[in-house]
Formats: sequence, C-alpha cells, structure tokens
Amino acid sequence: MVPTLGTGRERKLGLRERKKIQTRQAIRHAAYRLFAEQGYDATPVDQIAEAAEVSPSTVFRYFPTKEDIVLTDEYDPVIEEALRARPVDEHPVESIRQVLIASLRDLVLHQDDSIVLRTRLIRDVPAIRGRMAETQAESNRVIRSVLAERTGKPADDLELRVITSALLAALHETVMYWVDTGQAGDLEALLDTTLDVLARGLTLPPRPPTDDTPAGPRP
Amino acid sequence: MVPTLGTGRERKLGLRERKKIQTRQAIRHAAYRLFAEQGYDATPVDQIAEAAEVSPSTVFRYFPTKEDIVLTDEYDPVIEEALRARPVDEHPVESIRQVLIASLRDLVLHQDDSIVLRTRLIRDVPAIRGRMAETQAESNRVIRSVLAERTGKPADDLELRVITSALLAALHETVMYWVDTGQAGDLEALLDTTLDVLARGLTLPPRPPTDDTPAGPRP
DNA sequence: GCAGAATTTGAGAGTTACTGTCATTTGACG
DNA sequence: CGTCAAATGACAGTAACTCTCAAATTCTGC
Repeated sequence: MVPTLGTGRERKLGLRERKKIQTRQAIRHAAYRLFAEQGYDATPVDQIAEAAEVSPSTVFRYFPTKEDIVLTDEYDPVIEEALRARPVDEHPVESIRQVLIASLRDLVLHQDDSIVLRTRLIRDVPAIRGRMAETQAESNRVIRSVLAERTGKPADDLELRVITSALLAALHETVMYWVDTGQAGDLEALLDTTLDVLARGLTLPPRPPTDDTPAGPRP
Repeated sequence: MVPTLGTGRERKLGLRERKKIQTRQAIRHAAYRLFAEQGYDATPVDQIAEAAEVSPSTVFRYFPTKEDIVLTDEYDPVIEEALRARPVDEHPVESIRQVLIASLRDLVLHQDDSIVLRTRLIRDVPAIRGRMAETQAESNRVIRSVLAERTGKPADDLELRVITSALLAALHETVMYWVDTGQAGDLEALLDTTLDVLARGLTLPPRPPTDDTPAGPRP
C-alpha cells in the first residue's frame, strides 16, 4: 500500500477513520457516564457496549482492557516536545517544572476536567491504580530518553532512571494530594512545593513557617 | 520432599497453625516452580492447586489473587521497626540508607534469592507489575507514618508524601536496575548512588570521575 | 457506477480468574 | 470420646478477556 505523500494534513480523513474516532469516543463517554453513575466494578463491559451501541467485541478491539478505557493518555508526546524545547543545560527539575506549569495552564484554559475524573478513578479503583503504573513507566521512558540525549548519558543509566522515576512519582503524588483535598488548593503552588522538596534533597523546609507569611495552601 | 516438622520456634504453634503455614508455602513453592518452568500467564491457578495438592478454593483462600502468590511481602513491619530505631533528627534519606543496607546484608546472609525471582516477575509480567504499585503504596503509608511521627507533621502532609514516594520509587528503580544488569554489580553501592542522587536534589554528579581526586564518603 | 479487495464489525464459543455457598473433614479441648 | 470451631473441597456462577468466522461496510481500480 502506497499512501500519497505530502498531500496536506490529515484534514482529509476518510470515512473509515472518522467513524473509528467516533466509535472510540462513544465508548469512552458511555463508560465514563456509567462509571460515575454506578461505579467502575459494578459496570460490566457488556453494559458499556450496549450504551455505546456497539458489540462487546468492538469494545475490546478498541481498548485491550477495561482499565484502558480510563487510562489512555496522549500527553507523553506533548511533554516530550516541550521538554526538548528547554535549554540544554537547565536543571532537569527546573525544566520539568516549566513544562508542567505550562501544560497545566493549558488544561485549565481548555476547561478540561477529565483529569479530575480520571484521578479519582485512579485513586479509588485498585485495578486502575495498578494499570496506572504501566502508563507511568511509559512516561518514565520518554522523559528519560530526553534527559539521556541532552546529558549524553546512556538511557539506561542508573542516575537518570533514579531522577526520572523519583520525579514522576513525586508529581503523581502531588496530583493525588490535590484530588484528595478536593482540588481546593492551587495545583501550581503544590507543584512548586513538590519540586522544591526534590531540589532540596528530600529534606523538610529549612525553617518552619512561624512568621506571618500567608503562603501555605489552605484546603 | 519431606518437610521437617516441629523444629525451632514453631513448637509453640498448634498443629492447625503449622499446617496453615505449610499449605501456604506449598502453594507458593509450587507456583514459583511452575512460573519458572512455563511462565506466569501460562500457569492456571488450577494447576498450581494440583501441584500443591490442595483445591483451587484453598489457593484463593490463602491468596486473594494470583498475583498475591508472588507479591506477599512481610518486610514492612521489619522496615518500620528498624526505622523507628534510628535517631529522630537524622536525615530521612540517611535513615533509609542505613535501614536498607542493614536488611540487605541480612538477606544476603540468609542466601535468600527469592528477591531476584520476584523482581524478574515484577519486571516481566504486567499484571504483577501493576499489583506491585499497591504494595508499594502500602510501604509508602508505613514509612510516611514513621516520618510523620518524628517530624510532628500530619501523615497526609504533602511534603512527607513527596519525600516517601520519591524515595520508594527511586529504590524500586534501583533494584530493577540491578536485576536488569543481571545482578552483576554490588547492590549496596547502587543504593548509595541512588540515595546520593536524591540527597543532591536530583542533579547529575557535580563533576565526572576523571581524575584521582579522593571522592566523598565511601564506606 | 461497479466489482472485488481490504477492513471493520458482530456473534458465539471457550478460557480463566475470581466469588459465594454448603456439606464434609479435621484439629482443639474439656 | 464427644462436641465445637475452623479449614477444606466440590460446585455453581460471574465477568474479563481471547479466538474464530461470517456478514457488513468502506476503499480502490476500472
């Protein structure tokens, strides 16, 4: 099969492709609705299929596992690109900080609240939480490869592995904290705190907030 | 295989309790052997039950999920106790370092190679890897509570959560690295490297080891 | 437009990890 | 020995997948 090269963008999606995207979204929307209504475990795939008006086979064709209906994250390429755009000699923690804050603002701008739904499911459903480890491992790999490129170190270098895994775990924990506290605080400020702790070498703050600085997040 | 009965401290346990321990081990040993022989996914629980000479019901009574046959770690209480024994004002990263190195030496002393088998399964089987996240979350909670006690901070404090999750993720990554490289290097030295990276704020080493400058503290 | 190729879909049967129930067995103990 | 509680096994049932194959749908060359 020889696709016509360089004929514009993917503006001209065939009917087939469009239907696929449509089906995918139908399944996901149906699933999210049912999960919210009756819970994840209490919602069989058959029911999702029925609600999305497809056969159960089709659901599994689009999402290899039920968990994948919730956990399909397409942020990795975005993060990767943004990360590559940072100055080469910048401290990794600082680079991540900038990239995350930027994409976070983007999300807020687009009123995308699916993160909250997703994060709640990740927190509450063990199966999803487990599968989350997989996607996090993937992000890990992506970020590590960027850091490897710019430091000249091999991608399987222990120190790189440690840096990225610790970083990602800490960030994940921060979002969890945010959701745990009802998304009350300012996520940006929380991320700042987290990255500071990391940059500080996992120590507690050098001085306790005994003065009248009203900086702390108040849930 | 003839089990040696009633030796050592098991004397005080009733026959019932001893049989329970025996059954538990029989299941686990059968499972490990079959997993090694034919792979995890290719080994149904029924087969494990048969090999262990118990009914499938019994297997599920001892291990709620198939993954739990692999992932039952009873190290948490040990770690917790050892951690509490450290000086209160010690840097958390340093406390962990000491505790881990001690228990590591203990493992090597007892010729316990189940860690390697386990870690390989964790690396290679997605289902187990996923469930691993759960047990790690549990360890997370335990360690966090110890740190909370000695710092006076609430257990759900963001900074504590960040410290423990980053720490555990980094340690897990280190063991993975060790297994990836065929358990060739010295695990203690690897742990040192890792904890140094954390204490250093996730930076790369200040200067590459090109000259003969006497390095920092090397025990 | 149309025939045929390629792809997607649905239906159904099969496997496996679990869950719940209940009768039987087995160790604990006076 | 007899009784009681705990452990076990047999069985039925559910739900998440997997595989296979035929029917429906879209694409392609003419």
